Amino acid sequence: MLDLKSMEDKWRDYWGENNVFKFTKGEKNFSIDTPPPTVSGKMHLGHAYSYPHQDFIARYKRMKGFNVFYPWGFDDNGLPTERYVEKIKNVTIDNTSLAEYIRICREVSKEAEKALAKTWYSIGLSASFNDYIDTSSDFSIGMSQKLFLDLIKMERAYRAEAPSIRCPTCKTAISQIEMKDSIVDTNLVYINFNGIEIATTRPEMLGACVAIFVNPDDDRYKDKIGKTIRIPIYNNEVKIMSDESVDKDFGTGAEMLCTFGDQNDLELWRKYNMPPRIILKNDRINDDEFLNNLSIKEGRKKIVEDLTGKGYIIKIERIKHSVNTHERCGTPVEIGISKQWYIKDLDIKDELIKFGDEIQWIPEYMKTRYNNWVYGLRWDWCISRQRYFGVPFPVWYCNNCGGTIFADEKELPVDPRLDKKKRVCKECKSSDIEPEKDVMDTWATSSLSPTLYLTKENLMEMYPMDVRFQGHDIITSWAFTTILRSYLHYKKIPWKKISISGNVYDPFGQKMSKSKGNIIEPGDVIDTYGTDALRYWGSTTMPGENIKLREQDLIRGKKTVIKLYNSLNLLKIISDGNPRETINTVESPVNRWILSKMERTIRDVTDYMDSYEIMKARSNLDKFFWNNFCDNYLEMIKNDVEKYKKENVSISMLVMENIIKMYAPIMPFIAEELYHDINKDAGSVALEKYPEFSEDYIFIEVDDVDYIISVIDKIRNMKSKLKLSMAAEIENITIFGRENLIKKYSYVFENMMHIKNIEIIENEEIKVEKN
RNA sequence: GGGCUCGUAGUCUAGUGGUUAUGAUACCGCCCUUACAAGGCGGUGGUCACCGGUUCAAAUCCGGUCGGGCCCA
Repeated sequence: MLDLKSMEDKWRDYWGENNVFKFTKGEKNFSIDTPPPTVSGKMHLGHAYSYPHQDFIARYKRMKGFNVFYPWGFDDNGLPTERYVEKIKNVTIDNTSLAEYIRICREVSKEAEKALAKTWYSIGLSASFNDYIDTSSDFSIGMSQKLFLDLIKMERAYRAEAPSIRCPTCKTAISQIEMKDSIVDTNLVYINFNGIEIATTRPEMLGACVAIFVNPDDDRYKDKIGKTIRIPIYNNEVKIMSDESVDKDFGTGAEMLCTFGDQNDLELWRKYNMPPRIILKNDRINDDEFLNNLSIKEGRKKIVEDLTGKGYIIKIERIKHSVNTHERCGTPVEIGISKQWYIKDLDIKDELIKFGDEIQWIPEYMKTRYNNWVYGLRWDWCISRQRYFGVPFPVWYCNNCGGTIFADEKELPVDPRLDKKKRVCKECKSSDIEPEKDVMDTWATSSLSPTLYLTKENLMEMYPMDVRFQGHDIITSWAFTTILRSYLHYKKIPWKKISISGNVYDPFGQKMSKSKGNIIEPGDVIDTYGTDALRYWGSTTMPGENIKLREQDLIRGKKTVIKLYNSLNLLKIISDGNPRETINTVESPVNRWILSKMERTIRDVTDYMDSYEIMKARSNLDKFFWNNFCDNYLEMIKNDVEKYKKENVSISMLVMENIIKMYAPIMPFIAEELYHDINKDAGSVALEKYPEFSEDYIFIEVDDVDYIISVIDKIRNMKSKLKLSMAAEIENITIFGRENLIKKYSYVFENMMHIKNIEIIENEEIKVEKN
């Protein structure tokens, strides 16, 4: 009996101990830009679904003679790590020094990585786990800082005091990438503006109002455009202006432009070159008149009370409203003016689209999402974050002349916040120097993954990489930023292909989440069905498609593992100790048939693997193995071994071995087990040659034997209807069909179906009758 | 509101113009004296979401409607 657990453990150890997947650069190379998972989470079913996709290709390419560079990495910097560390170590930046805080973050990451690497290794990934990179290592920080300085030199990175998106909860600037829409219930407040009624969801911003906007086609307000009006309570005067972007049907059709209530405000503010009136500073409302150091919520309450008291409120309506929130914490974002670092990208949209076109997207339609994103960009990429654990900017500022001092490349990596070296301003020689306290956006480093992976192993001549695998949810972040950085630094695409995978849902199509309590752990799946079955399930979907956790696919996967094991068992019984030999001339029509079927399968499976259509490759292979090989071929030869004994033994084993090899990329554990069973002294099947299609084994008898199999199906059908065992003896039957063919091959099914006498009557349609 | 995507037996799924629509799973029936009952054989089960168009011919192409999912406003 096959013990899946110990079998899998054996080969996991074997691959590790023998360093089977070690990469050495050669003639034909293939490189994979692996997505580095974050250390703040566990491996969930989504990972267990999508990571094998890379591995199918990695293992396949290796067997096709490529030297496969399949690096591994962890993303351990940024806000997610801070959150994770604060939770499990009970530290915050307020009760810990910065140096200590960073030290703890690093320590926790290091520990988590070790455990995580084991989990990821356990699903059979053939990546370089011995030597992974992490995005907060000195190496990654140094590279990220160096490439940042390169952007400075090419005037692509700049620091500016400008409106930026800010999360009041996380107290940091964020980028457009990190925003997420959500629908919230909110009050729409109708205010009488001394002659014009406006509706707003942000009444607390009243003091920041710099204009009133209406739609130019709105007849209600046409005569008011250009006039000035007095703001309630504050009493300053603003102009009534018009713009097509104003929705006539929302509220009263008149809105106030505040600096800054939302992104539309910002756009109008920019378009009409308006002055700022800033009352939101450091996430508090402060207008120096009515609202003093209040939170946004408090400010909203207070101003509505004040307005009500003075009779300015017309009505308050409860509405559902879409707001931009920070994806990490769900807090509605604010727009404020502050000094941030940016990477300039709005001027190169066309180039980025062109780069997208040069990359092969799998599936093709995912490129549209990238294109939509690029066309929809409205902000340069803000890369500074007012956080602590991340890549520091290698930058200082001179308090005397206001100049900016950049680190020398030789001193990278450097953390200006902790750096003790005395520095002087290059311009004014002042030693009154202050470090930049911000760190970089996580994507500023992960966008460099091809560079990080390749540079670490001194392989930059392999740029661009062959393929990136990633989820569709991060096309606008990871894929986009990687293409952007690749364009800016190298003017080369980062990879030739990008393969996008979908999400995993529970068996009812619901997203798995803690709150729904429908999370299924990969470990549980592995315990019940085995790792090969888990991977098999991962191979049942087309590229890019979402997948539900389907027990039936796991069952089918496990059955396939056991069926493979048992079919080899039967071959051993059939061979009865006779050795495999090289067969030069194949005589048995049945053997000629299975070889022809095998060659066609090799051809189709190879084609599908080459185009990343794993599902089709696997289902072709399944059909060949289950239907052609087990149900028909083995049934035919097992009752009639002697006639072509030598041939039967050798050909059946040859076909079996090729089946094992073709399953090896998808179900590597059972493949390894069976391959070693056949070839005692062999190395890993993962390094063997993938079966090659050959015309020599395509014989003309294929159709003949296919015809005989349909005759066999009819006989089975008849036996089934007569409630007879397939092994039951039958004295006399009459077969209607093609007489010459049936006569020629009757020996094939006489023994198989246990029939004594056959009468054949020429007929178009196949029919079988028992006499 | 815009974009992308999906809608095929109870469930999941193949199928981009051509016999009777693929397969899995579930269910029912039959079959263990020699690989595998986690097996074999057979069977029940489908207005291919809906409406219209193109065509000799549509699950497939086109237009629209409805419903799900994702992304972006």
